[in-house]
Amino acid sequence: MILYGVGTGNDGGSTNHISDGGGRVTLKKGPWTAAEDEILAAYVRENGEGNWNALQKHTCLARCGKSCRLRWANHLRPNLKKGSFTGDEERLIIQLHAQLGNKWARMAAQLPGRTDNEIKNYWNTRLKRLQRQGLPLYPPDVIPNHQLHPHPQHQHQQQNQHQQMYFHPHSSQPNTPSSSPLPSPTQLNANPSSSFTFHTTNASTANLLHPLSPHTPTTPQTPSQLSSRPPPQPLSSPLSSPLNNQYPTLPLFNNNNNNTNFTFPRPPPLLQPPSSLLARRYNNSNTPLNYTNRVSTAPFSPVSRDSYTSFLTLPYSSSAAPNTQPITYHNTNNNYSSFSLNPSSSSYPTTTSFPSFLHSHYTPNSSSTSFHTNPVYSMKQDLPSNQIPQICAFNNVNNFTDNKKGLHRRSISCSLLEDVMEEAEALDGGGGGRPPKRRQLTYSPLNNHHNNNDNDFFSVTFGQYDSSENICSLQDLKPKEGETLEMNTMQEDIAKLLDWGSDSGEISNRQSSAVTDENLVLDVHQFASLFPADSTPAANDNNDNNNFSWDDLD
DNA sequence: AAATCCCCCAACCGCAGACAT
DNA sequence: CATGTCTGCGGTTGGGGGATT
Repeated sequence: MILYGVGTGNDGGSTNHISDGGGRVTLKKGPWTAAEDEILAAYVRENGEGNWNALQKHTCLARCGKSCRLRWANHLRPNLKKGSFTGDEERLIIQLHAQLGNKWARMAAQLPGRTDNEIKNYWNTRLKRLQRQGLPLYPPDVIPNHQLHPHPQHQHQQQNQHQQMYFHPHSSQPNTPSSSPLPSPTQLNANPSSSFTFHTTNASTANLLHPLSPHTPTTPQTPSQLSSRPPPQPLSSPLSSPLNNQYPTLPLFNNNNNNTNFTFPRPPPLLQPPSSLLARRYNNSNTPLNYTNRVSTAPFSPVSRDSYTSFLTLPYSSSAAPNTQPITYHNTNNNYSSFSLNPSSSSYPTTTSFPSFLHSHYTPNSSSTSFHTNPVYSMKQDLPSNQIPQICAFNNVNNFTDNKKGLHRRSISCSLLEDVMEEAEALDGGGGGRPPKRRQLTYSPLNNHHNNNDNDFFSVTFGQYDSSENICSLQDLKPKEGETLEMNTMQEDIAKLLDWGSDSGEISNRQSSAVTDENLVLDVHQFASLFPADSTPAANDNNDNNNFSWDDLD
């Protein structure tokens, strides 16, 4: 028997079923307690995601379905990362925002372990800061999609949009790409020929830098190909540890004095697709319908390959910047190409002109060739991004911290278990609001493969109540097998982002349904391989003052 | 040391789409 | 086809805590 609700607890008013005296249940609001988390996690792990309203009915959790879903998605689901965004995550967010606008969920789909809420919060904070400081919303090498694909009907807005490209302290709104896919052209892209695109003559390097590049012979051209082919073999495996030295990095910014470097540590390997990608519906008999792609079908502006390679593009011509400080091109001893730039100031100008140091000057001559033995410096030394999911750490009963700011709960503690058990015991003695009858719910094996110790969690947490008459038993629930997972958001997004798909840009659900977990991981690694990992930890350690990030431009 | 500012984060709300009836 | 329900998404708010004045 598994308990899903333990009734009124002693968590300071955060009880579960709260009666308003009239027999109705008053749903609780506000912060979640550990006991509530336990109930929710146990229920979801047993029954799978979805059917959130039924959760409220079948447990004694006095939370609305929306609240449960949010709590699960943002805090309890496995493989969630906690802590600050890493440098490459920040970079990817910026890039994705440039392409997608405020499509937090879509962005989150491409940031494994991150939630839309996290990304949204990050962006809004960043937005506010940049707005306050009058700094540009996007780094110079990131061109918003709406500027890459100017819409003819909006040509007249060009100047206005251009002026909004940079924040002004007294302006009303920044030029945040709206949810609308309609592009808003600006002067920034008025002269595409001025763009400087990264090139390399080394085939191996090209593959490594851009394994999905259309210039790469083995480049898959369709999402199905993306999912069916192994990625081009990089010089070293993208799965290699960031700590080893097998996967050299690509410093995107690297000045001659080695005092400002801008690189992106590669994210940890994706072990599992975000559960947010799983969508299920239940029919009347509570058997899951086919996994439904609920991904927005809103128009998605195709992203050109050029925009994709804008990671490696400095779109500012030297001719446009009379006072340009040269950005030099380096060929490293690792056959990785890098740019060097010399920040002319610690902040962006508030005018519509481009920062002088952003204007590139391609100097491929040998005089500017330099060799970097430790070219990697992370933007930000943050908490480990690959953290133990809370659910997976439930057995670690000694590693509990309060769920307060800065003290993310890593696991469930003895005290929590005691709390739950005490509540259960109290309810056992005083009776509880056990639902008289529960419908058969479904069991999702997909939610049970996160950790081999999951069963231990249940046994530890609830096992001793098996024989009790306690509430919210789901012992009569039968697992349902053969569920298939249709998970395509990330593939589609990446494919669209890379514009490798068909000319029409359409990716049918049927195509996407062929995508497998493994392929998903593969694609993410391909994508991640664009941001080679820091191969030299010592570089980070020794260059704390040299880290470069947009945040540092404050 | 107190007040203020700012950042971060969690959570809520309203809306819209998908789906079931 | 209309209506209701469920779910997901994006916008917003409010509190806690650190940093700054």
